[in-house]
Amino acid sequence: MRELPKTYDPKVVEKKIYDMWMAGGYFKGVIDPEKKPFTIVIPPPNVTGQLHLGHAFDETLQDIIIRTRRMQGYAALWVPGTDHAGIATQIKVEEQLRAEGKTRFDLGREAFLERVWQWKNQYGSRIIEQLKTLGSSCDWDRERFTMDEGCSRAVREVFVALYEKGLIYKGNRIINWCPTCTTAISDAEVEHEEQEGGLWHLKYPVKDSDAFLVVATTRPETMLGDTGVAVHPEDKRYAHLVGQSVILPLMEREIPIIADDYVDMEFGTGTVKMTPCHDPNDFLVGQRHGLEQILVLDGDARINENGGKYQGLDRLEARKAVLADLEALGLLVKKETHRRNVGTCYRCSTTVEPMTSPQWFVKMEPLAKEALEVVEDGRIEFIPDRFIKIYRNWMENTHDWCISRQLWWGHQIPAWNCTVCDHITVSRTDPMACEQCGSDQIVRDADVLDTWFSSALWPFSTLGWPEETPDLAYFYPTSVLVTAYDILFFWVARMIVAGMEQMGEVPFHKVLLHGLIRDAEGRKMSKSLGNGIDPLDVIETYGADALRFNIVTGNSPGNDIRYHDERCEAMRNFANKIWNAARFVMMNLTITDNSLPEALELEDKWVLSQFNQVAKEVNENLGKYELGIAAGKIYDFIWDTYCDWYIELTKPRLNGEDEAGKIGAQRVLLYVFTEVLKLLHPFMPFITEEIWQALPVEGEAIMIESYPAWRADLDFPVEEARFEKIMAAVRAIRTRRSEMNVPPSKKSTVRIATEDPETFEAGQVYFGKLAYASELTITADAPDDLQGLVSVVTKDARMFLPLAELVDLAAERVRIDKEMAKAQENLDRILKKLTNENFLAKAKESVVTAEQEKADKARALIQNLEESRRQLEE
RNA sequence: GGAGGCUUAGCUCAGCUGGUUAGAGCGCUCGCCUCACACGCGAGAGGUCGAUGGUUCAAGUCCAUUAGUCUCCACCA
Repeated sequence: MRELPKTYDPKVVEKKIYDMWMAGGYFKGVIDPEKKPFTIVIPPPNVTGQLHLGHAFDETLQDIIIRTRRMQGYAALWVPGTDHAGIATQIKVEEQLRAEGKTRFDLGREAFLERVWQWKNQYGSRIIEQLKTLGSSCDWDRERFTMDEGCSRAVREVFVALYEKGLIYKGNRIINWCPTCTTAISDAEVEHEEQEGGLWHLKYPVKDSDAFLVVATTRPETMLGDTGVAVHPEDKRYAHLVGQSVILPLMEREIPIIADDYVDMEFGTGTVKMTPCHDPNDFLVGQRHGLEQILVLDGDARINENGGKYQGLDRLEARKAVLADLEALGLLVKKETHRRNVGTCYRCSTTVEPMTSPQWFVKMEPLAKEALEVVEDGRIEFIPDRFIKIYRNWMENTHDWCISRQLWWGHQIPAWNCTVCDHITVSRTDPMACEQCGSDQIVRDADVLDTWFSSALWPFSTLGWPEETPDLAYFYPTSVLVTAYDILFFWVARMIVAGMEQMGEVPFHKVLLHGLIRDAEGRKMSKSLGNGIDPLDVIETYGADALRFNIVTGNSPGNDIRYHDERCEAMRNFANKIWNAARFVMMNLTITDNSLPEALELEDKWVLSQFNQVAKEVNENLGKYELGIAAGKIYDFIWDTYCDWYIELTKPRLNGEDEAGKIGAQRVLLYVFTEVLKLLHPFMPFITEEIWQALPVEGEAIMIESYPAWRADLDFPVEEARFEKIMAAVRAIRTRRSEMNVPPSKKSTVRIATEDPETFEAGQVYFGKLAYASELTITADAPDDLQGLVSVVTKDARMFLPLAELVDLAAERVRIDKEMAKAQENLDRILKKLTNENFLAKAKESVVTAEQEKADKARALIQNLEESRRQLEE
């Protein structure tokens, strides 16, 4: 047994304990036909990433779950890994190159990719090492990367399979273009942001007429690509013009006036310029009316060769130039200020430009149907279930998913274009020739896939798919996916889609969606605000256990939490409390095992029974993923029940002369302590393991002990109730003394009058320690003469302390009257229920019985108070 | 425009399928260095659970309306 220092120091412990776990191989997921599997795959953090509180939240929840299941006897597997994070990583390396005065084009694709891999190998393990500081019990031997060989094979297989089924296609469609990242991004990757902008009214002259049509636009530069003007079919103002054309100013292009009910007659002038290449709605209208498509922007959002003299201008410069020219021509009617939502790139916040571009898409509609079904029918359960609605809403309105990215870092699309016949060959193995014309003049598509495409396969690609591996057979489908609600669409939805399509099975049975961590003011943590909190600093200051416990308590699924340092401090204090309980237990220990004694005292049965109840409830809460509630119950048990009461209760025995009593107290003390440490272990793995290692108990590590569960032989409801009587008496005496400002150093005799002397005699020894009694007398009746005595009353006892010199009788009367009034009020409320026939008829029997018991208790208290009041008057 | 969350003690939040006198942490007041712990111990003050209406024997908990607030989706140029 080791001597423990007075204060718990997580810094010296955590690293050591983690290494011990690793050396023990306890994190390893082992296929065991005798056991049920329990699998979690980690939401792979970006390789470019640094640990932030969001990760800490996510990992903590997963670690609590997986540690619990492991202890409950499941074959637990937590698969870790990282995500190649296409754009984010490529940007990092490009920044590095820029510092050297180079661009990726200077290097060329191959050399550039080599640089990225180099970068990945150098920094990619950083986030993994940081995850370990939290105590994450991942099976690190199974660590995966979305671009490793296996995952890449999975990606290719899925791409080809979907292509063969016609669910992936290439098309020239309107997409969101980020001019900074110079790539297409999906709808989900566009964030909308309300901005103040202009609404310009432009005059378009009607051909062969003096008339004009006035159109309104927020992006005047796009007029260079206008190929029509639309009005509403029922708009009488313009009906006569439909079929005619206008001359597009500046470009001097004749474009048709068309009628389409997309146009809102009420808005603006009721006429809309049509730019099919640069507006999604115009694109659709254009398709309906066969409008010409003219792309006027290039990849850097500069006007291209179709923009005439404006070629080369940036989109905003072009706007100025176009407006100036129109004004000079007298064609600019007015400018209004206008608030509108602008789409921005979620990676770099640049305003995205809608434009037509040849890209690859996944047809979502046929896939979304089944993916929605499995959530609707409960094959996949969302926790909390309100996210089903959000999910449904998205699934029912999903657009085709643009999956190609004009990047280099990522999974290159396995498609080859034939320069002879234009056929596209998509293949699982690199083709030598065009599958249609046989020409060897084929060029591989330069684009890579959206990072989320590979993430979508994560639950099965990490288990070995497309190979039929034993892991896949045993551990798939996974049990629960834990992630923040903000990637419900990006990731969760697409995993469900991919799982159903490829595996014909759900990728996970449950999805635990948690909130975001905000700062103390409720703001999102971000680099620009500078309000980010580094979990590594927190761990350094308070310890990983404190951080974990802070995150998990006082929070319910799906809700955001604000991070407060003070809460971490409170949890650090809790860790220290446990630490000192351990010190107490150990310094009193002469035994070397934690088996229970044969003879149990009243308070032993009380604490065992209390623990039993907590163990039961904690298991239930954990089963329902109510981690915060479970944590709270353990906290309360340890602090209140075990430390504040039970430890104090054992002191007389431990310091007494009776050898059997001493040993008995030690055994129960140690037993309950080790059990509750196990219960707590998933939440606070480090300190519980450190203490376990110091305790003289069997078992090489607490993390592989079995999780406590309810035991019929430790259920002592009768003794619990009896002991509560003693506790109530002790509390009453303390309160009374406190009210009278009696210092703890001033002891007094206590005489107890009770109808249940047996119980109080069993608890006799504790009044000295807990109620500052110098001597205790237990009788059936109250003393005849109350002269010089202060009375304290509970429903089960009246207690008399010779402290009368400290109070005056008048104040005493007032106090008792007040207590009596309160008790009477309480009784009245209960009786109101019990005399209500409807209540008696309709309420559950257990509820009625409980009310009756309450009434009895209230009556007993009042009776005792009355007795004291009467005696006071004598 | 559509959907959802939140509104409970001074602050930050729990409160599961409706049923004790609504809880915790921090803060506050009073008394304690009591032989595990002052990162502590004991005692206490503090809430008409946003508002209104309803269902029910019973509502912080369910339903409707409403206010404030946050978020997501859509995007009328």
